[in-house]
Order: sequence, then C-alpha cells, then structure tokens
Amino acid sequence: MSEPERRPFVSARMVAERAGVSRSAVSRTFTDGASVSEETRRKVLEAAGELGYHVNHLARGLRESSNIVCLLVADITTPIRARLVDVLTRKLQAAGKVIMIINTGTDEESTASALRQTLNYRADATVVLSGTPSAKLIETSLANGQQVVLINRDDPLSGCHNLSVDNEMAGREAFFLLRRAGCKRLALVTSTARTASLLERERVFVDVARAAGMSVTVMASGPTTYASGYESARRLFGRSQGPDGVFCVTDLLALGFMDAARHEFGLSLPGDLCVVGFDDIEEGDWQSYKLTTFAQPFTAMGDHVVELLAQSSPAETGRQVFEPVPIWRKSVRPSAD
Amino acid sequence: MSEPERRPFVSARMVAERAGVSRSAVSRTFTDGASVSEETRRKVLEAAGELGYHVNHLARGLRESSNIVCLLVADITTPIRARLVDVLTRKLQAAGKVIMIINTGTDEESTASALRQTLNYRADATVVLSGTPSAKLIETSLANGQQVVLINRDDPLSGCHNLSVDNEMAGREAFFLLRRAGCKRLALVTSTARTASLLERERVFVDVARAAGMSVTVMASGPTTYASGYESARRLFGRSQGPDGVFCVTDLLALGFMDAARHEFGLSLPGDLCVVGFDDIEEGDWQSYKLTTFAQPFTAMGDHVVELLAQSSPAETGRQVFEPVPIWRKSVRPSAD
DNA sequence: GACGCAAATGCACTTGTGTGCAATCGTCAT
DNA sequence: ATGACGATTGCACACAAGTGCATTTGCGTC
Repeated sequence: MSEPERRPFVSARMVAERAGVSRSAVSRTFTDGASVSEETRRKVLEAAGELGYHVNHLARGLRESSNIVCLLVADITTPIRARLVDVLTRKLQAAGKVIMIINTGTDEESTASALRQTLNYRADATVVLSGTPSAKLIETSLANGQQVVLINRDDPLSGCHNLSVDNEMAGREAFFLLRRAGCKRLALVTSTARTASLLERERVFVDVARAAGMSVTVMASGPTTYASGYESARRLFGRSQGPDGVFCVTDLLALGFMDAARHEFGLSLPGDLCVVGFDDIEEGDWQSYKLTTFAQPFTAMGDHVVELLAQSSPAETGRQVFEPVPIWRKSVRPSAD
Repeated sequence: MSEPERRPFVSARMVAERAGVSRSAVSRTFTDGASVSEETRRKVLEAAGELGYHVNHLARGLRESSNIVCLLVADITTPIRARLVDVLTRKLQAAGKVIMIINTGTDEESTASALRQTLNYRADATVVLSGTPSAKLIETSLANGQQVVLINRDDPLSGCHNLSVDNEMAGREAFFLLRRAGCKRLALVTSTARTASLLERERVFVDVARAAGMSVTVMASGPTTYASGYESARRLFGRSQGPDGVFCVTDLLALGFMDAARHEFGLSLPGDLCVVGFDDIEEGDWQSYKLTTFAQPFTAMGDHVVELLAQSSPAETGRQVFEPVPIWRKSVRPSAD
C-alpha cells in the first residue's frame, strides 16, 4: 500500500551533507545578510547546483508570511475578467507575491468553500473578483489575520478593502451621451444576474432619464453574455416601435445587441440606433463594432491592490472608487451642436 | 523593526488548549479514520468553530504531497488561453488540486524563473500552456519528482507529458475545405510568433496545396492578434489580385482578416472570399463572423491532464495527440457538389 | 474485585525552514 | 605567548501539522 520511497525533493539537509557543512550553513547561504564565509558559501552553492536544490517556500511560510495571495474568480473566459486576472497576476507577481487561483461559481456556497480553502493555505490576502462572500466568512478571514479585497463587489462590507468603479457617473454620462445624440426612445439592457454594480448603473440611468422627462424600457434576457444581449435586441425590436438609444450595462451585452439590430432588423449604427456599453473589452474596438463605452481603469486598480497588500498593517480599510474613462468610438452619433 | 506580535493564524495547539485536549486529538479529529472519541471530537470541533480554525495545508504538505499544481501561462487575455485556463482550473480543482498560476512572458528567461518558482512551492506538477522551458530545466523538475505537462508546446521533450492537437489534420482539412469551395487563389495568414503548432499548420497547408498544384501566399504581419490579421488583409488585398481562399492559423487572426476584407475592401463572405480559422473561440460564433473553424477539444485535454496527475507514478510519459473537430459555419461556401 | 481486551490518548518523532545563543576559530596587537 | 575581538559555525528550538508506539482509560466478564 505505502510506496517505499518517494520523497525526491532535495532538502537543505541533503545539500549540507554533500557540501560537508551544517544545515544552518545552507540556510544562511540562501538568506540575505546572514553570516557565511565565502568558502562555505561556495561549497554550498556548488552542492545545491549539483543536486538541483530549491528552498522550500512552504516550510519557510510556516515561520513568516506565506506571500500567497488568493484570487477568487468566476467566469474567467469573460474578456473583462480575463483582463482583470491578467493585470492582477502581473502586478502581484512583480511585488513578490505568489498567486493561487480559485475558479469558483458565483453562488454563495461555492464562494464560501473557496474562501475557506484560502485559509487552509494561509494566504496573506484574498482578492475577490466575483461572487460575494458572506459577512461571517470575511470575519473569519480577518480573525486569521488575512486581508480581504473586494473588487466591484459593492455591498461595502466593513473590515475589508472595497475597490469599485463609479457606476453612478457611468449611468449619468451614458444618458447624456444618448440625449446629446438626439435619441428619443431609450432602453436599458442588463442581465438577470443582478449584481450590485449592474443594478446601480441601471438605477442611475433610469432615474436621470426620468428626471429629464424621458422613459426607459428595461430589458434583461439572461446572464451577462453576448447571446443575452442578442436576445434582448430581438425582443425590443420585435415590438412595434423599437428604441433608438440604448445603454447596455456591459460591452458583451452591447455587442450582441448590435449584431442582432444589424443582422436581424437591418438597422445601421449610429444612424438608426445609438449604443453605449461599459467595460471596454478589446472586441468593442473591432472594426465591426467600434463601440462607444467606458473603460474600467484596471491598471490603476491593480496598482492600488498591490499598494494595499504591501503595507503589512491593514491600516484603513475602506472604499476606493475609481473613475471610468469614456471611450469615444462610432456607435453613438456625435452631438448636433 | 520587528513587529512585536503578528501571528494571528490560529493553530491546532490553540484549539487544543481551548478544548482542553492534546494537540494530537485535534489533528486526529481532522483526519479521516483516526481514533477519537465522540466526546473529544465534539469539544474539538466546538473550539475550532469558535476560533475559526483551519488546517494548515502548507504544513501538511511538508510530510505528504502538496497537492499544488502550477499553471505557467502567457497572454491570459487571449480568448483561447482563457478557456484553457478555465477548463484546467475547474477540472483540477474538482480533482482536489490547488492551482498556482504564473503569468509569464513567452521568452525563455521568464519561463525559466517561473519554473524555478514552481519548485520553490513544491508543486506536484507543472502544466505549461505557453512558453517552452529548456530541457535542462525540465530535468531539474523531474529530478525533484515533479511531473511536467506541456500543452500544445510541441518539440516533444522526453520525460514529460506532451498533449497537442493534430495540426497536420487541420492544415490538410483546411485546404480541402477551400478547394471544395472552388477557391483559386490561396493564402495563409499566420503570425510572426513562430510557435511549433502554428508552423506545422502552415507547413502542412502549403505542402498539400503545392502537391495539388496550387500555390499559396504566406503572410505574417505581427503577433497572434486581431490587429495582425487585419493588417495582413490590408497587405494582401492592397495588391492587384487578392486571394479568394484563406486559412488563418488562429481564429483571432481570422476575425481581424474578415473585418478588414469587409470594411476596407467591401468584400462579402463567403461570396468573394472564404476564410477558415483554428481554435473555435466564442467570438467566431458571433453573428458578424460565423467563422468556419476547428475546435480544440479542451474538455478531453483537461480530462487527460487530470488523469495523468491522478496516478502518482508517472508511468509512461509521452505524446498524446487530440483530434480537432471541424466546426461548419458560414465563412466558407458549401461545396458545389 | 481482578483480569482481559479494545478504544482513546499522549509522547515524541517527522517533514524543511530560519534564527538566537553559545561556542569555536582565526587574526592581530601587546 | 596570551588576551581581545570579530567573524563563523553548530546546536537547539520554533513554526504546524500527521502518526507509530506506548500508555492509560473504560467496560464487560468471570
């Protein structure tokens, strides 16, 4: 049953034996500022090279901090998530962290078990990109001295860092963009996944429009995907009088919406219809779309995360709001004036 | 300088003290099949719950295997990579592994340092999705008892598992598809990143075409991106006589190519031009493209990786080739017959 | 009540590190 | 030659777990 010998990882002890020095000497050779003679150091490095020795960071993590950061994320294949993961892994790595990724569902239970796993591996910090952990779980993390960073998760939970984008600004600006373009019949396309971010963009857009005396048709046909945006367009234009100005709370929805409008109903943009998105995914810049949208300032957000985790003392945990930057392309008519 | 007290992680010892039992009892409570009385177990679980205790898998990994699998990957934002990462993380997690992700460059040096980090964390296995590690480095990994899996990396290196897609079949089938559609002037669009996979698709396509008495214009304008495919189309159609049948070695290239052909030169597909891609990214199924392509069988590949890592004894390390499956959409004319 | 047997428990060792403290080594000056 | 002093070095402990082995505990039976 038990395999006879399977511990091929070479340890400091083996290096010490081969080099004819004490294990402490090996340890000191690989720690900066420790006192080792040049001669010993040379012998150790030689033996280490021959055996292929690598310091065991897991064991080192027993004493000090593990340097592990966990990324909880769902829907990695979504362009926007992939970009966020890309930026974060890059920047965290550059800061000397090691990234453990947990591909979780968006439901509460799967986020919960993921967060628990995070603790099992003594991660210094957990960055939550999707799904919202319960307050109780976050408390457990904090009790274990772990920092928690929520990105675009809203519901600002106390004790952890909250980074988010100014959805209010986006909703407001989207409306002004469409009004300036002379749109008369507004619609808002969202998804059935009622995330706080999406809800806020929707709420603000609708409120501002109503305040300006315009009504808004709200449509949600499924998850936050291309297909769902496509379907929303079919439903909206299947009616007698379709909209001529649409704010899609996500670029993916917008692209699906545009395709349906063009290919199923022969509409042309921005002549017959203006569309505004949100996220600024690469696909939106493709020649077939040239979508006017708002960019999430990912690099700034990534920098901020690194900065937060750099300071070991989690001083002020709070909410940090980032301004999305409007990207002007061709899916909205330039204003008349 | 040294912080006075900062070890907030709760350990088995603390739980033991609180529950009034020995530390061994705590350990046994959390290991299946160990001998603990119901009473002790209850006390331990209660104390653990109050303190928020979580077994330290890092410490456990010191004795047994770490259950860590490293993913070396570049260009995560690329749709195809994101999907691969998604599938692998999902399946590996389900198999009880923990995934450490390293966002590396494609250059040799950055792959090297990434692979070394892998060893530092005693990963059971390393899965390389991009970049090709040197043979010497792989040797070090193997010497440390670590399994290495290369996906679509070709250059079959001995000692590690190689999974790849049948590029030869793809190149051949792409040609037959275009010929059956009646295309007379063939072109092949690739990137300047001369990966083995891409090179093989190119080689086979060109060879088969020549054998059939047709010449092929080969064009590469940059990295494996949409923009580069777009540029290739501009160059090809800027000449007197553009191609009427094109195999793009990647879907992203194909989509860029199609957009340029349509929007810059007013061509219509599949009437004036037939395009075949490779990868089957989601965007290819969008209404604006409906790209005929070959799908990489990711779920099968993922299953195979899990299977390989499940068996602790790395029995036969070799090459496993997966058949891409043709996806018929609308960017190629149906054959005349 | 004593004995036997099984279940439960605790001690001590293991894994691979880093490091405080004490001992040793080497060098230089008196 | 000896003392002083600084640079090395090794011992032993800490970290957080799992487990073999010996010991203790509990229970039933004669």
